[in-house]
Amino acid sequence: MTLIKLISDTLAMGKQALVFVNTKRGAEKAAEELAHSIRNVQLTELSAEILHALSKPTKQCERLARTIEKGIAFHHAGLVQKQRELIEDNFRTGDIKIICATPTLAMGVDLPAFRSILKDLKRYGHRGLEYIPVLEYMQMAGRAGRPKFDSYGEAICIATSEAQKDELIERYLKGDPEDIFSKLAVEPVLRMYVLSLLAAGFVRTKKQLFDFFSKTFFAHQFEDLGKINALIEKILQLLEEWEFITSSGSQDFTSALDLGNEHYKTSLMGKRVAELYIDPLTAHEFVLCLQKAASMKTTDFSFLQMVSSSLEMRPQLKMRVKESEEIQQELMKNEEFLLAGEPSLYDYEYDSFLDSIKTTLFFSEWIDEKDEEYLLERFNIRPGEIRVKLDIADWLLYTSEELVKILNFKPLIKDLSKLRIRIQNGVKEELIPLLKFEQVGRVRARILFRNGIKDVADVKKADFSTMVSLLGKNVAIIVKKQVGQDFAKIEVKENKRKGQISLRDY
DNA sequence: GGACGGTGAAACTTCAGGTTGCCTC
DNA sequence: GAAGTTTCACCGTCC
Repeated sequence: MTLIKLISDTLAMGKQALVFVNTKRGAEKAAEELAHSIRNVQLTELSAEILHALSKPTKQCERLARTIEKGIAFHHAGLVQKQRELIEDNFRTGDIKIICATPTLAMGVDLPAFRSILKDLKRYGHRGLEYIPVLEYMQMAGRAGRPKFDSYGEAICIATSEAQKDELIERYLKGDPEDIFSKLAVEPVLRMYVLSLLAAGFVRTKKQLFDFFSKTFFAHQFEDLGKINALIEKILQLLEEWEFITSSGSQDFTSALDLGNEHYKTSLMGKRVAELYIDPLTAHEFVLCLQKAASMKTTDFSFLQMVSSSLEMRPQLKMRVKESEEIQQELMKNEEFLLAGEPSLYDYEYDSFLDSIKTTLFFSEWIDEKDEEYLLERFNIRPGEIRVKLDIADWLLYTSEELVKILNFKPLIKDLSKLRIRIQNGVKEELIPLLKFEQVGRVRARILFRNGIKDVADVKKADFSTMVSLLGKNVAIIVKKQVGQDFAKIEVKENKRKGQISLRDY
């Protein structure tokens, strides 16, 4: 109620506002409630554009389109890039008046508004609902006030009770922001930097490494160089064990002066890992998996599971309680094809392992041509999140291909590159030949295939009029041109043949 | 007497985001 | 911790 009043007041002033909430669902709900109270706004065109951002709208697209029509948007990581851009651009032009958002909006984009309304100052964390850091509060509150249009801005926190009101004032209005901590100490990051520095030839000895890190913000902050050096030492040992680097020179220390002076060299593999920019631990685990793969029967599931188990893929899709049985079943079905090891049932890692299986299943369904709506329903993953996961999988599969080349496991290269194309496009293997064509993705390739046009030769043979009925005139011309047939100048009427499935019907 | 349906209380679930990785000419 | 969802006991109605 308070929120609606605040918003209608903002609108009456002819101003815009951002509303920050703590969950995606919350953002959608708030936007819907607000949209419900709006009368005389009708952004039909924009709404349609938002709705058709994907080849087939999902429930999320429909919800968004409905609120957008009223000039109200919700904004979170579940939206695809195009929708986010449309919202941001149209907020800047002033067509969209209100955005209800998760912290996405405060982090990246520069979108100032007259009012910044902070509806939730608590968020689910390790210990239940926790107050968000003061720094984050400042990020969100700082969105208020547009330098070009307003001489000031208003940031408004909504308290849930009188008692909370005082708490908010003390904590946020009067409070100091937290200290900033270096993230370098996190092992994956340190692993990558140590290897990179060596691979780039920036440093060659342990001593130089110690030196380098002693000049970082991390060292400045902790002051305890001994601790940092011990960490670096441990990482060097691992990198050597994994055969990414080798050390040479004074191994048996004849004098204390030699300590830290042995030279490190990066192996071919180590150099590539550094270039690929993945965590050396992931690379090492991939190497083990790929070695295993070279000597067993593998399926798509195998490689997708390998990729889904990596740190890079985190957070994985979370297994819901009621899915437990189903996931376990799928696991049993595919057990013989697993590449990444299965932890013991009592290991605390086991939950994460099941999550990785769910993630693997999600990828499997994607390359089985399931659409976004299905994936949303089945896996509770939204379109925007799908894109992010696919992008990471693509990169990791590319990395695997490169590792396989160095390992010289030639037969695996083909499997991996096929899988990669399928991940990029979300298609079954049979459509791969058609994807070579510009302007042909999963949807058009499937239409062609269903009508008996299955590869380059078929496209060459196919009637132009058939192609037009399937793909539309413009796309048909572009596709035909790619097999050396120029229909651009020939005037052709679009005559849809009976019984054939056209793009529009799909 | 039993099938069915409606109701509400209790129990159970779920919960933000993301940078740049690479290259195929 | 709070909002949303599912489960379940309980009751009344109808056949």
